[in-house]
Amino acid sequence: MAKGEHISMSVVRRLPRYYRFLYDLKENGIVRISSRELSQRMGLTASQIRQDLNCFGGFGQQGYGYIVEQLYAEIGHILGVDVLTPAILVGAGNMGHAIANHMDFEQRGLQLVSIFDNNPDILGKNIRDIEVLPIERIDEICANQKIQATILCIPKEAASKIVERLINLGVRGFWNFSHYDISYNHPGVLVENVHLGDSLMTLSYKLNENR
Amino acid sequence: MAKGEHISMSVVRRLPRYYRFLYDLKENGIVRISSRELSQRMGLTASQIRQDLNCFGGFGQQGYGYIVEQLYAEIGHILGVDVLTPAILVGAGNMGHAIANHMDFEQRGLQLVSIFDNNPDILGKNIRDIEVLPIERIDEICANQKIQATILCIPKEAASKIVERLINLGVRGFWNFSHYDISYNHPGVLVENVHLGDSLMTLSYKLNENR
DNA sequence: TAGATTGTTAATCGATTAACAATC
DNA sequence: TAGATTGTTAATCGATTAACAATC
Repeated sequence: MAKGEHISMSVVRRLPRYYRFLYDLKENGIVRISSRELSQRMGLTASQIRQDLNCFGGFGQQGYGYIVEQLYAEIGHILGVDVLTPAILVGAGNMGHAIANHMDFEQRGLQLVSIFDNNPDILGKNIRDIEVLPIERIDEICANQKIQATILCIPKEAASKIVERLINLGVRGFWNFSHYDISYNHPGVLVENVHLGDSLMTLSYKLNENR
Repeated sequence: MAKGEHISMSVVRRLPRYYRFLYDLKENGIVRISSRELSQRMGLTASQIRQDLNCFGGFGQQGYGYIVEQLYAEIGHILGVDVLTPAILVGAGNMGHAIANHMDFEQRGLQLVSIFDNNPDILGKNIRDIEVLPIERIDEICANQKIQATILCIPKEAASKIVERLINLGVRGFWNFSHYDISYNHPGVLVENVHLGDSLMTLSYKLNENR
């Protein structure tokens, strides 16, 4: 596929995995790698790796392979880790709290600016040096900080209204942990769904498959 | 595809979503639904729905459609929600703690039997009425409770050893939140990966795609 | 230069969509 | 019965793999 054409999601979803493997190689002091060796380490075909990378450009050198450090940087760039998108997290319950604490947003292209919740037990407390604010202050913060992305960790019922409000405030993308169907109800909005329940049931299927 | 043949993961991964939509329909008192109407609600083709379902059997009635309640039960059965697999959670840090608290395991085919961690701050405390035990007791519990699945929420470095130990103790499947590559290092073991970092970077890609 | 490995085109495979006969 | 909608086969589309010429 020539550079510049539409990139399929199948390809994009493999990029973070390449990125992880290249990071490890880099950490282990490995300077160059061929598509063949990378394919063996990752459990896929060399052909696929070359196809994937050539969607974005010719990063390799014929007869030599790819320079690990350079390819790592290129993929990071493609994924957009070097441009921080201002983001907020809405819903600091079990999940939201853990996500806020656990994820390294800055290394992955997002900057977590504010956290919102309405539960008085956590309101005003700090999570990772970010104060938990009441939801009513969302409009003010979104406007002032030019928020473009939201990590959504609220129950399904509450999601519809908040999503609409956020889109009107300029939010273009959601990391969606709720079970609300954003992409269906708001076509055009960028959504990355994390359906943990679905994932768990898929494991359940696999466990029961050959019984 | 005839019943009994191999089912592709593309199909399996759609099942939990069908299950969710059918649950909602059921809750809203809708008794019957055609593939066409379901396809419109879900944003896919009627053909695909019929193909997917017919991998497992003819659940519909020609000229009528599908009975919501019955189809819901069938898909639940296929996913294995009615057989609880005994499972443990290893690593009750940020993520592990939230997962243990947040997920409804019993509705999704797993029974969370024990939680393990080595951090003295949480050892002995209860999460959802389950006491957090030290990792050294893993062998004993796995053997006694016939543990078959593990929710893995530990750092990459610690994963290798624990996974090997658990496999030797009879664990067949992992819900893997760590960045350790189980399926590669232990072929044949059932793994469902939740790579939140990868997911977040995919959102980052989408946010930067058209810029 | 010769050997190695990429970038890229062609072939294959699998998944989705369309079409329609079967049947409730 | 006529109308509707499934189950299933055939056609299309897209993604993966194989092959090889280009080139470092």
